[in-house]
Amino acid sequence: MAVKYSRQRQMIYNFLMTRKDHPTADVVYRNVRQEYPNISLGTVYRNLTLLADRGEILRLQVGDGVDHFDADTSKHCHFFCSSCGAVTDMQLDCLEEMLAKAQQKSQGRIESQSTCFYGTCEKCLDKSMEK
Amino acid sequence: MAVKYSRQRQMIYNFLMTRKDHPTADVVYRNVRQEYPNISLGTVYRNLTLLADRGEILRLQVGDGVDHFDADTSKHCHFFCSSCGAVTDMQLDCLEEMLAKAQQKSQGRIESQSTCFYGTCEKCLDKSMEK
DNA sequence: TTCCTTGCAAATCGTTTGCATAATG
DNA sequence: CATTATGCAAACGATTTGCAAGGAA
Repeated sequence: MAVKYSRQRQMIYNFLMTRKDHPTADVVYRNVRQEYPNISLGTVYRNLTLLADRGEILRLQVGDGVDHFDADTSKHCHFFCSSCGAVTDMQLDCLEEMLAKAQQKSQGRIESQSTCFYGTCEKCLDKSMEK
Repeated sequence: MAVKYSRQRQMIYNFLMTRKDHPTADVVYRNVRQEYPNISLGTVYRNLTLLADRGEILRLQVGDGVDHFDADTSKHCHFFCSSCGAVTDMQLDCLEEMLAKAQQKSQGRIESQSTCFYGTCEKCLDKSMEK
């Protein structure tokens, strides 16, 4: 199935590029709608899925029950704050090595990897100190 | 809230201990029901959530839209076969080290980590060879 | 007796989908 | 013109929840 241009998809992708906080479909929807009020949530979902399937963006599941999307497709990990729900990037230099080790141990073919750390972010730690 | 014994919870936990394939809530339900026909799906969900919250089991999200549960709470990774949907364990010796590195880079407090590899498992590779 | 747990069914909520119409190539 | 994309609303499916009744401490 060939892909045709659509302004909606372009805006969704552009929006995602401006954000480093891994927005959910709903957040994308709400933001794009400010510039393009007629866009529907279904279209947002369809395009996020299309972009993710083509590898142009990443779909993340961090355990809060909602999918998050990331325009940064380079190898990196994520951190999820169980207190405020924020999802942040985390660069670790051992990912390639890890993938190699995993591939050695496995009889199958490993194509990708996803790592997420869980805990409490700096902001939330500070807040709990104040009390 | 204190936890009281329940036969249902015990059976759910016992069942999970016998399995290494990371069953979903529905699989747990169907299996436990064979020995205890009156158990309801709601009870299964409630208990899986309770056990996971108390750290007695692990709740995994591998990206297939369904939660999987694991009675093995030791540090290990998972592999998800995008072809057949199987979830298998994977031991990697660099997890501790990775957590330490991540903790160094982070201003927050990291409590846990979850890593999943994606690809095609041995069985599915073989099957696609046959053709 | 007190409080936790259950079964049941209805509700929730993120996501997907069918359809008629609009836009792209 | 053929095909892909859209908006809308309805459908879906996994999970959660309210409630009255049952069971554990």
